[in-house]
Amino acid sequence: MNTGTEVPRRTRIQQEKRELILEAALEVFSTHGFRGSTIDQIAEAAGMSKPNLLYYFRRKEDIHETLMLRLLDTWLAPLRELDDIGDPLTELRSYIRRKLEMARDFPRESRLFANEILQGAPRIMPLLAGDLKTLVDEKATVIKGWMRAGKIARTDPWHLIFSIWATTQHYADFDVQVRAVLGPNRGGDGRFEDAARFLEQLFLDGLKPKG
Amino acid sequence: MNTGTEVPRRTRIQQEKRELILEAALEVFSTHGFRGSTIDQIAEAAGMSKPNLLYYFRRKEDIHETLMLRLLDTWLAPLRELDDIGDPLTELRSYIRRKLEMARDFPRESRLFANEILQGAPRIMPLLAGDLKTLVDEKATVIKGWMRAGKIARTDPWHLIFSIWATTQHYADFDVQVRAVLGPNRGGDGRFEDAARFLEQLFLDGLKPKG
DNA sequence: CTAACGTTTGTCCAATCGGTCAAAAATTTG
DNA sequence: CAAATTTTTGACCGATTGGACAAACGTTAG
Repeated sequence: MNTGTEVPRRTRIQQEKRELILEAALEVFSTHGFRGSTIDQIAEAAGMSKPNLLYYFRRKEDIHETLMLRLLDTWLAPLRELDDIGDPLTELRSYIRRKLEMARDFPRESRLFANEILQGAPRIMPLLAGDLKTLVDEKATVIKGWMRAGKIARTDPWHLIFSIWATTQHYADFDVQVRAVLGPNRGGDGRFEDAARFLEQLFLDGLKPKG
Repeated sequence: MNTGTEVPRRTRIQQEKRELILEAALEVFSTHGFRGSTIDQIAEAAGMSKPNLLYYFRRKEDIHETLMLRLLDTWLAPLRELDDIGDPLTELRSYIRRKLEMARDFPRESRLFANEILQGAPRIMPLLAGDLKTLVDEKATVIKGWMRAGKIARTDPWHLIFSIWATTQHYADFDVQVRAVLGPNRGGDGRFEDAARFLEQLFLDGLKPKG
């Protein structure tokens, strides 16, 4: 009798080892890109031999694909939570904050995604033009409603979302540059709080002086 | 008698072929990353055999290094032009516009740079912590002056620069995603004008409704 | 012409790559 | 316990990689 789970039946060891491999692969892929990473590197990072790794994932690409699919789901969670119920400005502010927290807490996921997009998204293009576009269009409609209601300034909802993605993910993807420019003092752990303060002000008030 | 140029003396053919190779390498490196690109690919894109390419650049890394150094110079030109003479808001607005134009006209350069930073900037780290930091610190001082004079709102100058970099380069580095989300209609050539309009509004007024 | 020099290429090499395979080792099952 | 199954590994393979090299080709100067 089938337990209800679909196609691949897995033992406890398989579950654990697969997680171990995915964790190691995330580390390697996110810093060297897909082609820049080798199975040996991932195997060593996971503490096992290459053939052993290939026992759990038969091809290098399978690891990457599993990683990408799992990532996309959690990566878009903050946007999915953007809801029509609360105060628009508060909703947007907390969306920005949550995205920035993800850049701080999951920089490897951000870099893995950035690597894929940079190279033309050869493996997830259908998802971008499909699920992602649908989700963004849906949220753009919500934002448009806020604009019509006079709750936020009239502007382009799609580019607004892009700008939130760009500014927050920048602190994960370009982290080395951010830290190099800020220097040892301001580039420490406090940089994310500084960024949060700045982004809040930018998105709410812009740069025009008060009055 | 020496003509005045430094160490490597070069013939006309060498000049031309080297440019040809660099152009081809920019195309290849920017879409596949350093490790993801092969000398054969670059040679083919440049219309010559691999040994012939290696006659002009002895190592793959030499091509990449030449490309990076040349890039950084032109890449930071807009920021260097940010000057204390004009009206602050106008200066910032034209800086944003110029950076966005560079993302539109030189997306490969942007992606090449992004690739390098994403992987930890192993080849240009000293430049980031050196020349780049110096330049940004200098401009941050200028911006601080504007704030003290009440010309623009008080905020963090470094993160302001980061946000301009992030939002503008996003349209080069994440171009596939931008076009996929905007769809065939709005993702056409007009997307950069839409982005320019949006960014101007964002950086000047933010999202708060007027009044 | 020929010698000298710059350019181009076919061939080759060692290293690394993703992936296979059979056999050993460990674990689970009865 | 022993049999069956799952897990692990050493050895190996063909393909691709960055790069070396000498020979061929082209051009120019005397």
